[in-house]
Amino acid sequence: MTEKKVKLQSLSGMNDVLPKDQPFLKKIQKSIEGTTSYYNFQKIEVPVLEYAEVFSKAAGDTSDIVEKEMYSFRTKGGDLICLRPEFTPGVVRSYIEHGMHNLPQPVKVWASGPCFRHDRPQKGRYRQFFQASLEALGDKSPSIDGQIIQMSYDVLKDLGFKNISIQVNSIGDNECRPYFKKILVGYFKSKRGSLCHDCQRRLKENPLRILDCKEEKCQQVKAGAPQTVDHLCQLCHAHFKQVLEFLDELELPYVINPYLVRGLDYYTKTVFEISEKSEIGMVYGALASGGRYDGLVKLLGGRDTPACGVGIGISRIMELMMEKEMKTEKKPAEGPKIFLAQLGEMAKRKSMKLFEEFRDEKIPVAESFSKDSLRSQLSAANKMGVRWVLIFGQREALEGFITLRDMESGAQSEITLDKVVQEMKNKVKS
RNA sequence: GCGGUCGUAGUGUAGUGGCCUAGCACAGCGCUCUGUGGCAGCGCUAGCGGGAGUUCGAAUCUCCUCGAUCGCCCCA
Repeated sequence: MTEKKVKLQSLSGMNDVLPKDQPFLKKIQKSIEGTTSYYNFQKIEVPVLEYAEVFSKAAGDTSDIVEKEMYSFRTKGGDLICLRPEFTPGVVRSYIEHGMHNLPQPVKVWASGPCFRHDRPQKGRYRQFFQASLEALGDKSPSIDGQIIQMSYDVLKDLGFKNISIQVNSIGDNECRPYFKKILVGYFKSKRGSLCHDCQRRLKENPLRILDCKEEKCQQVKAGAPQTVDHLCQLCHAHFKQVLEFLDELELPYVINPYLVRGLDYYTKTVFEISEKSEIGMVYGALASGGRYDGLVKLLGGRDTPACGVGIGISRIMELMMEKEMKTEKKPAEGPKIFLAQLGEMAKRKSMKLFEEFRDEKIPVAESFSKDSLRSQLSAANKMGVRWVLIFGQREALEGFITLRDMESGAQSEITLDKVVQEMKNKVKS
């Protein structure tokens, strides 16, 4: 029989986060946890799976999103369900389902975990990726917009990013946006011939998107285009002005980007994107982006509830940190400083017991019980960068002591067995 | 979903139709050295992404497929 060797591989666009990369992930999570806890955002867990409707309703039928880019499939029972492509609609669903409008408003929550999009994978765009999402529901005040931008900025600053750029814009609401769209479409129609092929199509499907087309010829056309900020209704205008005043007060390095828009309809008023510029001024993809979604709660069947949030792209941040070789926790601080080496059956049994005694004292100790030769154990200890090796063999076991080897100097000494834990405790401290 | 480029042990690579039973380096494991690490020597493990085809002969050419990457669409 010939055995067919099937090579297993991960699904397209799905990555492992290997042990060596965990410190990055951990650092990012810690930063987010610290920030959210300081600002009193509470953790919420929402399911990875939801009815597809939760997301498709939110996204609307404006784009390819539903049919092309959601990870959706049918259950055995025939329900159309979907792996979450982002957190916001799930959080909103939860807010509605649990009657959180009865809680003191605003409800400030944050969630974190894997999300899924059925895109063609690209750098910084994978089918499974980690995101954190901060949401403030039931708050119409511009101060919350400012606070959320501040928090996003804080997280990135904590992580060591130095050239953070914040772009903000306001895209109005149901009052003024339809009106603005008309003006915009009117303008672009008059210049139709100068638009790229895609934008001629966008003119019908999603005219706001023409504003961030990268084509040279569209750039020129849009330079003369009407800007959202000039066509906001009174309320939106006042709101945006106040948001900017907060940002000024907070001394955040923001710029207004009149071309910044969102693809989905539920967004209202403030939108922002935060990215990191490289030394040569190149901008990496957005590391965090968000804005107001005053219409979403109602859209999903709840009361009319203003809300604002941000999605923080953990995977992207991680990738960039690794690319820039940014610092994580110092390595030596992580690993144990003591290695327990054993020789012979009896000593091995006893050293497993000793290992537990160290554990009781919460002193980290490395071991390699599966190796027998002292040589390979010392070699292992060396690779781990451990300073102290406790050698426990036949001789030691019989006479009730243990040999301590200082890997830096090579000096060895003997410690009686009942004093080992205490003595090592002192060594590790110093 | 569309287009370009790419795919050799864990990693980095050599190899451009027969000198390939696929070479090298690093890593891993082991031995020299059954109670002493870092050095050295020796050895072992492990690979042409997968499948079809062309050919006397394929890592090398063709097609399909899977994956990666870059760009487009879309972007929550």
